[in-house]
Amino acid sequence: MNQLPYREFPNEITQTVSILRPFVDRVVDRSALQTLAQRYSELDVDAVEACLAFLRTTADVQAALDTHFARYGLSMGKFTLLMQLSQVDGLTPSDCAERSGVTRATITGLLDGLEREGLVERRPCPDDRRMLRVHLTNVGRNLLDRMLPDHFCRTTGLMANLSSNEKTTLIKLLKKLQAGTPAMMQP
Amino acid sequence: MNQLPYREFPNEITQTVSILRPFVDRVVDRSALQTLAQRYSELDVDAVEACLAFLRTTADVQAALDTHFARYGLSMGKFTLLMQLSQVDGLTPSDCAERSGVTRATITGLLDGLEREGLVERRPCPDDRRMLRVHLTNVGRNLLDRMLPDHFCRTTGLMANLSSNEKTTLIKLLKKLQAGTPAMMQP
DNA sequence: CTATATTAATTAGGAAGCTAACTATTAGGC
DNA sequence: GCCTAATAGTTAGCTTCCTAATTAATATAG
Repeated sequence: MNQLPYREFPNEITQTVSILRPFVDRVVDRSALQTLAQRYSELDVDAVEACLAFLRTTADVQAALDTHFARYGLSMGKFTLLMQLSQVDGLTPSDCAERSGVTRATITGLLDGLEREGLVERRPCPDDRRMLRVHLTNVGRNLLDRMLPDHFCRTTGLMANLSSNEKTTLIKLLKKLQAGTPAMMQP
Repeated sequence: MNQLPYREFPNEITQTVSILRPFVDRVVDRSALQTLAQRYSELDVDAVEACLAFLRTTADVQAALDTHFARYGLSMGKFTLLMQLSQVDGLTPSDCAERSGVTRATITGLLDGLEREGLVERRPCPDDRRMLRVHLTNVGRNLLDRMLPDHFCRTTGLMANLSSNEKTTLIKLLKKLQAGTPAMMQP
């Protein structure tokens, strides 16, 4: 058994929060799927293949973004927070949670990290003492200024293999995929 | 500010490992993006929009899968492991790691959980005492048998809004997106 | 105007990832 | 044949997410 590339980027803080690579291309190839389909009449080979292709892309893009952000000592969550604050200064932690789609508990943790690193500041809110206002520090603002050109270049690069029409089509198809998620969640 | 649906599924073990919802549709609408684009010439609005659409779909599909698997007391990682073992009995933890695309340390943790729940068994390997062989128990096999019909139905449901041609197109476009990940990672 | 509701933030505890370091065991070189 | 390399699995410690419970402050109802 050959050596695995467990550390693709030695001596870098990659912190790749990779989602489990779906087992397509690894365990379940198309023929294995067809064998399974014989046992389970519910299995639609094309649907499963498309799903696995999506999950695999998801994992790869996540990993790529994680290594990108790690270069600047950030995670995607922290970056999102910094971007929010650069757009609207003085958001409350609850605002941040709502806009990010994560819980307030998670925001507490991310802000702890950002504050420890000096990128962000929590200030008391005089009119309602339950609340806080979160502000970018100059260090935080400078970090964004420094990284955004690279960030946007890389985003363009990520999409560079798709033509303008293809990007539009991709968005359309992703919306259709999104519309299927209730079927996965429903009781 | 209105009450947030922090618990969309009360009294259920949802354990939704949702990726941070990208801030599109929340903070940065198209006009905000265009404003940013004036400051950063590197920003390609279409590329960023496509990227955010993808990330948002990613988050929603992940959340849907997590709630689906949680119904059976599983995570996606644990399910993947069970499926691997149902295809090839007696894999070593290293095999599992390689096939899943996660580290061996992660596999140790997942196997601990699966073994605690009685779904899986670690047995010593006589010819090489460094290794272990992992086997499904009957409980594990039964769980899979019980859940797979539902699982495949829901997978079909997830993809139900895409025609056969659209699924093919989606896979093609996802491959092109995947081909862009090196641009995000490169030094 | 006090008792109860709600809201904001945090804390505690857990899961699933990661890296790095450690322990056994096996394999290979001289 | 021993000494060193490599390999397999685990452990320790970190991050980011979650839910549930706690604390403090405000709002509301009677």
